[in-house]
Amino acid sequence: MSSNQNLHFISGTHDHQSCLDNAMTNAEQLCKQRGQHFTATRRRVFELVWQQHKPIGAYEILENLQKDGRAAPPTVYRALDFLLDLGLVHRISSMNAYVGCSHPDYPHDGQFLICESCKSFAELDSPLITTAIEQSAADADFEVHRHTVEIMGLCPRCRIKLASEEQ
Amino acid sequence: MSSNQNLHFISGTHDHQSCLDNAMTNAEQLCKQRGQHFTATRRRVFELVWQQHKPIGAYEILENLQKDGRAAPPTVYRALDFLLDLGLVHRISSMNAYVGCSHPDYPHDGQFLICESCKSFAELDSPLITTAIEQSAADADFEVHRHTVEIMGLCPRCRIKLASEEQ
DNA sequence: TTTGTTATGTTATAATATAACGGTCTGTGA
DNA sequence: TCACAGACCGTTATATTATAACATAACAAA
Repeated sequence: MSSNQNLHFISGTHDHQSCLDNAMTNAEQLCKQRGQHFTATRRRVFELVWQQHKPIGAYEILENLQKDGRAAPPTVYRALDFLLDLGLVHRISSMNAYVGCSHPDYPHDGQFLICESCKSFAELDSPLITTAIEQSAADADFEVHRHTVEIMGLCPRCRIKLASEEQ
Repeated sequence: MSSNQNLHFISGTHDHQSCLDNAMTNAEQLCKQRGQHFTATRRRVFELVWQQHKPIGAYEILENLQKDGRAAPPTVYRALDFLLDLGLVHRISSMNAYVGCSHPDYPHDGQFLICESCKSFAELDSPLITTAIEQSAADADFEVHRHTVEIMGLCPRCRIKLASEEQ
């Protein structure tokens, strides 16, 4: 549970290398389980998405790929589609950007806290929110297939920083 | 409460002309209150957004405007920005599309049920969801500025229709 | 009338995403 | 062995969504 670095905003002591390694190992296992190929391109895109704890745009991924050689938009979008299908990344549609999924082990909808100041994010998987959504939908006689929740605001770190600048 | 046609999915008896008239009157009043001008272009865009109970894309609005004369993308986006600022329309970011707001009287976040079959939508303003979001954010020490909730699935009408086709 | 402000017109372009087609590689069954 | 099927990727072109930048119009206030 708390071993997963991405469920909350990262702290000063965050060891990103092991965070990334961990995500990579998970991804490999998941692909194997599903009989899917975690090819070099897919691995590289996955790595780029995880490189920062911030949403990254498809064309920013592309620029990075191009440092290693030729690449065109379809390369990126194909890899992203693959990763999205497996639940290894999520799309933040209000930003046209992509983030690594912190718990791809089981299917779930995306719920995100996104800091408007530093752009970092945290993924939630809140039963409270899911239940509230299901309840509200049921009241309207609506059958839910999936949902996305994008919550914009200030992360703990930026709250403190901005509060201290107020003076 | 129930006078507002858009809080739930529309029924067979829905009188769209009066629904539209109603929305238009509200919009005029809101603009007047805020000292803003409800110009011809803005009025026309607002009307187009309300014309169907479905999200409409900016370029679809544009095509309609062009039937009346020349128009270019900025015309549409400016009008949309104006209406978004006043809370008269909302943006469904997962669809790059726009919908009329059913209760623009006070500021609120967007919560939507969207039918994947017929594309109709209903706006929620569920305290249950809002509370769940605030609670979850508080747990993460996150300061919420705004949120968007987009719930995809089947509306009551399509549920029935699709269920009867199953046989 | 001049000026300031708000709104709109116009052109070009940025940013995001997909279609369509062809080539390469690899494993599999004849 | 071979050929062929399928998955993956390269490449080019283009679709779709959105904005920048600058010019003009409309109108009210000084």
